Amino acid sequence: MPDYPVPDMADVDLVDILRALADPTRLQIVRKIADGQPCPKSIDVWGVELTKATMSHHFKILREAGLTRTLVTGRTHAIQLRRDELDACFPGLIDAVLDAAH
Amino acid sequence: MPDYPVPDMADVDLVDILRALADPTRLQIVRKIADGQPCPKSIDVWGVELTKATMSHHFKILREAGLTRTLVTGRTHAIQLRRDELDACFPGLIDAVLDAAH
DNA sequence: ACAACAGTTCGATGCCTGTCGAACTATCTG
DNA sequence: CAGATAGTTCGACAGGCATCGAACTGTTGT
Repeated sequence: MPDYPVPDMADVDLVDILRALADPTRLQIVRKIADGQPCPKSIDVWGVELTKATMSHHFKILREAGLTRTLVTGRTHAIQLRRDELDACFPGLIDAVLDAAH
Repeated sequence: MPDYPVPDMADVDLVDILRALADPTRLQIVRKIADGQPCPKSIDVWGVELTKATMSHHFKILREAGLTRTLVTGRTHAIQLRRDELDACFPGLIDAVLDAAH
């Protein structure tokens, strides 16, 4: 089984965070996991009409940017927003993005 | 002289804002104009080693995304962060981006 | 063991974007 | 008017990125 490394939050770059968020699909994903609870990666959950391959690509970008972590249980994966760490390192950023109306 | 239209803040899209901020050069520009004061576009001010053409391109993206406005006086231009409007429409976002350490 | 299932990875494709030099517009100054 | 100055626009180029189908890895269940 492959493992899913997350960057140390101290090494996370703001530009990478912003680039990861600057995509409609990924922003929608982040909105869905805003509460910090693990959410299964199953496609039908996200309300997006994209291939598994494409979704996997977006999940990878979110994780490598430092926004999420991946929890593996058996053959199902869940992603989780690294809420506390992000709030500590980028105070107010996630809240501001999530609170934005449009 | 060409004029420099700014989008109505109500029409501004968060994704466009984030995409505009998700570039090292543009982020540095925004940091430089964080106080909301007009700042001349003269290249040597920004501490970036880029052509006038490239800087002009970045200024355009910032303006079209809704982040800045352009003030023309004679043959010199200044850009200004649309601080109040942005804070009203995306509360905390600019602050969070500017306060981020890395 | 075998088939179904959940995701990832790979290669290809087309689009978008950052960068530049060169040509252009407009303003100021001698 | 002529030259200098501030900035934009255009065309080109290279690299990046979102997307997909197909092949692959690992897991569950029969």
